[in-house]
Amino acid sequence: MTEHVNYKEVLRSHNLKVTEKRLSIIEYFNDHNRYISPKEVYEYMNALYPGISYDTIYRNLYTMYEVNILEQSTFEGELHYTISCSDHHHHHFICEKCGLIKVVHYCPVDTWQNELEGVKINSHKIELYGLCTKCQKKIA
Amino acid sequence: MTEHVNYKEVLRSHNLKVTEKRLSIIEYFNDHNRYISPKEVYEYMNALYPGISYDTIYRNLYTMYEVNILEQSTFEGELHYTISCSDHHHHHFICEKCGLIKVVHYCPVDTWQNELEGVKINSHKIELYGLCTKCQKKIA
DNA sequence: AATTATAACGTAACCATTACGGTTTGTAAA
DNA sequence: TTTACAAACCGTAATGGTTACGTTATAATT
Repeated sequence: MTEHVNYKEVLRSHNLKVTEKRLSIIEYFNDHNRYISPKEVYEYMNALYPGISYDTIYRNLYTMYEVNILEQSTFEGELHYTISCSDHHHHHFICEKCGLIKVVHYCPVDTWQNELEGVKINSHKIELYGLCTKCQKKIA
Repeated sequence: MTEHVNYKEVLRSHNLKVTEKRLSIIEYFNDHNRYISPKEVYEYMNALYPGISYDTIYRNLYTMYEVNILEQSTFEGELHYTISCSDHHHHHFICEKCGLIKVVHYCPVDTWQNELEGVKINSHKIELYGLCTKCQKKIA
């Protein structure tokens, strides 16, 4: 879905340096279509670059969120990130069992704007939770 | 909107004791139609009952969330609570300036369920952010 | 009034996140 | 290719929201 994004160009275009570590983080997210915690990213990166600082992880995750390489979500009080597919407005279904993400396109923000006469909606947050096809079968 | 809820009965029906402190917390939420942080609740309560423990605040907020007296939401990594109006399915518009809450009733979860063939949606989280009528005027 | 289970207190621990001074490294210009 | 500099990174500690726990107090029940 996002294979053709030139992340090096995206970084450069925001005056961010292209570092091995950043590319490793991006690669990790690209291989995992789900929301991932900073801790899990740290563990992966610390295996590749022993002694890497938490600061590096947190800073890079946030930086890449700012330039739209990653998407951010809060789950049980913790920040989680996933690779961004930002060419169109969308929301996420998240499997509660395996974390798999599916994109949904329908978005009724206009309907809500009509319902809320007078106020001005600037942004919104929508997330759907449940079980993906595979995880439903596992339980049965 | 929630004036006629008998909170004492709700507490008793869940084998929770009716304490002055709990009633004070409920009263505070009833007077403020917006999401409030534990810290702000603590400051209010510490003025009424000097020396009150943070533990008491956090435990009571969560307990009252469990029995549906309060609703919970995460804002910038922090938990916030508001009084619950739980007699019907709804979502919230939240004013980014003053925190005012407005309820919206439209919810297209069926549409999303149709879009996501195979998966099973169990729950969802929807929040709208923007400016209420008053706050729009203040800026102009 | 006595009993018992729940609530609250005081305090410290926990854990995700952020901050900071010193060092290294990517990048672009000389 | 070397140099210069801003950015990135490291090591470590601080911050701040939240939770835990043993003891004491209090609401509800008998």
